[in-house]
Amino acid sequence: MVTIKEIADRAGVSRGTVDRVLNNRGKVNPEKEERVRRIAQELGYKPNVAGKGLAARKKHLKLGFICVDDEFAPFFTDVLKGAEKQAEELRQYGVEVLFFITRIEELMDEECLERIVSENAMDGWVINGVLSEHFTRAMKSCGREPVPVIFYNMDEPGADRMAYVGCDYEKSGRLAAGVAALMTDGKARVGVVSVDDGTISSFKARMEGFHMEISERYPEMSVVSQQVMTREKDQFDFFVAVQGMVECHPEINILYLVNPGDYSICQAIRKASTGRDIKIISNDLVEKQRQMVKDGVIAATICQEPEKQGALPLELLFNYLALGMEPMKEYYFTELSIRISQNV
Amino acid sequence: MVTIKEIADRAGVSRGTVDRVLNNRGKVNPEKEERVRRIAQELGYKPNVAGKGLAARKKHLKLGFICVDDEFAPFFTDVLKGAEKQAEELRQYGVEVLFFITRIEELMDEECLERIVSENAMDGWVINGVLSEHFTRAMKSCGREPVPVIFYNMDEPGADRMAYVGCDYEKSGRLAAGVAALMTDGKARVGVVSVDDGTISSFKARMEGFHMEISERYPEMSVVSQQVMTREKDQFDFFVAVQGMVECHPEINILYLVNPGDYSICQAIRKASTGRDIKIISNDLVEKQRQMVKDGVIAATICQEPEKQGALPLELLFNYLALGMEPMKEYYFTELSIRISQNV
DNA sequence: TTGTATGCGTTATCAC
DNA sequence: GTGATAACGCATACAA
Repeated sequence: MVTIKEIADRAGVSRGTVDRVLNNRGKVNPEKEERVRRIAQELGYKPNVAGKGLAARKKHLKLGFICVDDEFAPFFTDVLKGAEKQAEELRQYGVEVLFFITRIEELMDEECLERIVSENAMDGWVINGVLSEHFTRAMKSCGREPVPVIFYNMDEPGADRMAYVGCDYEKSGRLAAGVAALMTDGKARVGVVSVDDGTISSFKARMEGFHMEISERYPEMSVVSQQVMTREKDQFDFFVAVQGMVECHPEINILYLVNPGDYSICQAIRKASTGRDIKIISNDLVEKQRQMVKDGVIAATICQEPEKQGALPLELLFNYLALGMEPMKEYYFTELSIRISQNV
Repeated sequence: MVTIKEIADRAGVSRGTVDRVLNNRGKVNPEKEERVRRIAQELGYKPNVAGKGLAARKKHLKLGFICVDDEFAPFFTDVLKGAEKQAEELRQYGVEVLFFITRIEELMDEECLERIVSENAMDGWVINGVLSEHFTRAMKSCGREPVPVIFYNMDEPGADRMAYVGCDYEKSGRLAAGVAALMTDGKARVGVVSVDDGTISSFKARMEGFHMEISERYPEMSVVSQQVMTREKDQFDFFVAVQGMVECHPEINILYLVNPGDYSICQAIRKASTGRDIKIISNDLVEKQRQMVKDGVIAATICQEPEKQGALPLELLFNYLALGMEPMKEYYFTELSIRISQNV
C-alpha cells in the first residue's frame, strides 16, 4: 500500500510537503509540487481511511441535524433512527451531532430557525429541503460564514446545497402506476387520496409521474377522482368525502393513498366498499401501516429507505469535512421498493 | 471518549495489561484483571474502530473467497462484484483477499478443493454453502487448524460455519405466491419452470414456501403443472416441453420461472402463448433479465441482493479477525425485493 | 517555503 | 506477569 511517507521518500521531500500538495494547503515550490503529483498519480495513491479517521478526532467536528417530529409525520421517526445510528458511529471519530427536533409549525416560523442557527456554530448542517429558503435566510441574517449543507427527503434544486439524499418522487409515482397496472391487468380505475398542505410538493411530483406513466404505457388506465385534504379542511369531513368518492364511483378498483396523513382512513374506506374489489396502494411503511400490509388491507406500499435518508447525509458530511472526500454525486436517490404482505 | 490509556491510568496499570485483559491474551494478575474489567465496564469502554483498523495492518490477514463462474450462473457475477468491491475496501487494512473462481464441475471434484485448501493458508474462508461437505473434508484431509468460515447464497445449518449470508428461500417462494396472487386477484393457475440439478436445494425450499403460502392464504390458487430440467435432459427438449405445458394448459395465467438457467426460454413461452394473458414471475435480475423486465416480458422478478452476498461475508470476517467483533447473528438474510418495469 | 515533532487509539515486541 | 516503546497513516503546530 502506498503511503504519504513513500511518496515523500521517492520525491525527495518531506511528508509535510506532500500533505500540502495533496490537500492544497499552503504554498509549495511548483517544481516539487509537480513531482509529488506525478508520483502520487503513478503509484495510485489512495489516502488511508483508518489513518484519516484517527487524525480526524482532533478536528472536533460538530454537525447539526434539523428534523420535524410530528404525530402526523411518523415517517421521520425512521429517518431519525437512521440519523442517530450514524451519529453514534461518528462519535468514534470525535464528531458531535446535535439534533434539533421540533414540530413543523415551529420550523416554519422564521424566528425558530434563526435562533437555532445563531446559537449553534456548526461545521455542517443536514436539513429537510422544504426548509431551504427559511434556512438560507436564517444563516444570512446571523452572519455566519457558509458551511456545507445537505438536504434530505425533499430537494430544492436551485439552492446552495452540497447534495440531496431522498426519494425521486416522479419515479415513485410512476412505480405506483406500474403496481396498479399489475394488479388490474392494466385496467385500473384509480381514486387518489392525499393530504396536501402546500409545503409538500412531493404530492405534485408523484401525481405527475403517475399520470405520465399512465399516458405513456397504460391506455386503459385512468384516474377517476381525487380527494385532497388541504390545511383548512376538517379531518372528519375529509373521511366523509373519501367515503363519498368511493361510493359515487363504483368503477374504482384502485385507491392510491399518496400521503393520507392518518392511516385509519383505510378502515373508513373498507366500510364504504364492502362487497367491492378495491386494492389500496400507499407510500412508506410506518408503524400503523405495517399490520395493514400484513393483513392485506393495504395491498402494496412503496418505500423510500427512510433510515438511509437520515444516515447518508451525515456520512457524506463526515467524508467531506474529515476525510476530504467530495460527494461522488449531487443526487443520492433512495431505492424505491415494493412491499406486500409477504415482505414487509 | 474512553480509551485504553484512560483505563490504564485509572487502574494504575500499563496499556499493555489493559490490552491483555480486554483481548484475552496472556496471563494477568487476577486482581488487576478484575480492576481493569470493572473500570472498563463502568466507563462503558468501546474500542475505537479507526485505531483498531490502523493497527490491523500488522496482522497481514489473508481471506479466501471461493465462487463458481459459469455462463449458466450469471447470478454469481454480481456476487463477485460485491465481493471485489469489499476486497478493495479491505486492502486499506492490509487484508489480502484471494479469489478462487472455477466452474461448478471442478469445485464438485474433491481434488480441486483439496488443492486450493492445501496450497493456500488463509485466516478465513468464504464459500457457497453447497460446497460445505466437500470443503470440510478437504480442510480435514490436509490437516490445517480450523479457521472461521462463512457461507453465502446457500446454507447448510448443521455445518461448522460462523454465519450465513443469503436468501431465505422459503420466504422467497412465499413472496412469489403473494405476487402471483396480486396479479390475478388470488386466482392464479400456475405453471412452474425450473432447472434442478440436484445440488440446488433452493428450488425445493422455494416450492415449499410457494405451496404453503397458497394453501394458507389463497384457496383459489393452484399449481397446474411443472417442468423441471434435470441434468440429463437436453436444453432443446426442455424448451419444447415448456411450450407443450403452456399449450396443454390453457388455464395457466402465471408462469413461475424459479431458476430457468437460460432466460431465452421467455421468448419460447411468448411464442407458445400468443393471444393469451400469461404473466411471468422470475427470480434475480441478471443482465439478460433486465431488458425483459423493462419491456414487460417478465412481469415481476424477485431479487436477493447478490452484491451483499459477496460483500458482507468478507466484512464479517474482517470484523471478527481484525476488530475482534463477533457477528451479531448467525443468519444474515438478504432483503427480498420485487422489481417491475418501473424500478429495475 | 520546507522539514520535524507530536498525537490520534490500538497492538506487537521487547526487556525486565 | 508487567511496563515501556515503537509502529500503523495522517494532520498539524511549530521550528527553521
